[in-house]
Amino acid sequence: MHAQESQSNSLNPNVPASCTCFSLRKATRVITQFFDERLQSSGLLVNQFTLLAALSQAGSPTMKALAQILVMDRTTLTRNLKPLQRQGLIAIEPGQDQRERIVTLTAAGQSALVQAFPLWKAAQQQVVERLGTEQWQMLLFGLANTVSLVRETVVLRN
Amino acid sequence: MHAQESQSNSLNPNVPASCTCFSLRKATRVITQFFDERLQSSGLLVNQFTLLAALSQAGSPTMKALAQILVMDRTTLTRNLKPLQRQGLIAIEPGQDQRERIVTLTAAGQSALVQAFPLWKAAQQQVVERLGTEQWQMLLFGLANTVSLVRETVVLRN
DNA sequence: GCATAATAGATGTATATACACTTAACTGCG
DNA sequence: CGCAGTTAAGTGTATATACATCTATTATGC
Repeated sequence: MHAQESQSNSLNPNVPASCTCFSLRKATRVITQFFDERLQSSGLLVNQFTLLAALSQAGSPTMKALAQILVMDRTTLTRNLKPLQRQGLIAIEPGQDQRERIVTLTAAGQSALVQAFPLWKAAQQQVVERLGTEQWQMLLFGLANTVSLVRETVVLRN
Repeated sequence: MHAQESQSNSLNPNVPASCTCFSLRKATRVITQFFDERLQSSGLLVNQFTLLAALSQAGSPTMKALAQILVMDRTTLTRNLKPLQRQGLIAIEPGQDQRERIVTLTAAGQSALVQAFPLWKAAQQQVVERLGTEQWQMLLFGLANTVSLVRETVVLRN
């Protein structure tokens, strides 16, 4: 028998341990639960909070522009905006070009955003502190690089 | 007017740019699309591929044990296994303890896994190469740390 | 001006995610 | 034994994600 210590009875290498995608999905599950819990009293989920924050910065973008800002599929954005629209936190109206839809933060949306902000900030600070500023910066850098490189490599629809 | 260059008309800091959760969700969206595209000819989505790979390593775990391995909510796992069960790639049977369900990879599942593996490996290698081994390792380290720290900090159900 | 192409967005469908709640089965204690 | 409490898993519901396709509107070429 040759030396084959690392040859398990299954696949080599260990997929769940080394897969970049699985690691990302797992971390996203955990951290989303964390932020959602911290934002609970605001009535917003973290994804919804981020949408409102992005809108606050972007002004009144079209669906397409907002999707590009968020690096999110147009159809995903349509569905993600539904709960916010239902709650009256955003408004969606036709633009000059009648094909376009202009998304705007309502007064209620602005208010919800302001209310949720300190909750988000506290959660964010806790994550940064626990990771350490340096490791946190490396993580964000790695994530941003991953997004850039993959987007250069393949043709995504958005 | 005082100097307030960094005071935009919206929130400070820039939430979408700095939010750990948003960065993770965004990177996960992009990389999931990348892996799904590369695995397309196998008929498996990357999440499904990872489930099969985890099963291959774990043997015949209960739902609960598998959920813990994957750091995935039990109910999410139940739903995620449905398509694989429908395709005959896994089997779910009651255990000794009739409350438990034992999940096993079928011959078809093993075959699908073996077929998809080189596709996964090529995609994974491309990501590692593009990021550079060192930065990739830092990323995976940061992700693993994030999972650990958040799980220590809050009580998640799984 | 009109037919065709291109573009913006919505909808159908399927998977992924998780909380609240329910159901079924086991454990322990009297 | 028998019941209370615990545990494993499934279901109801809602959000998140994205591909394929459809609809409506604008742009283009003749």
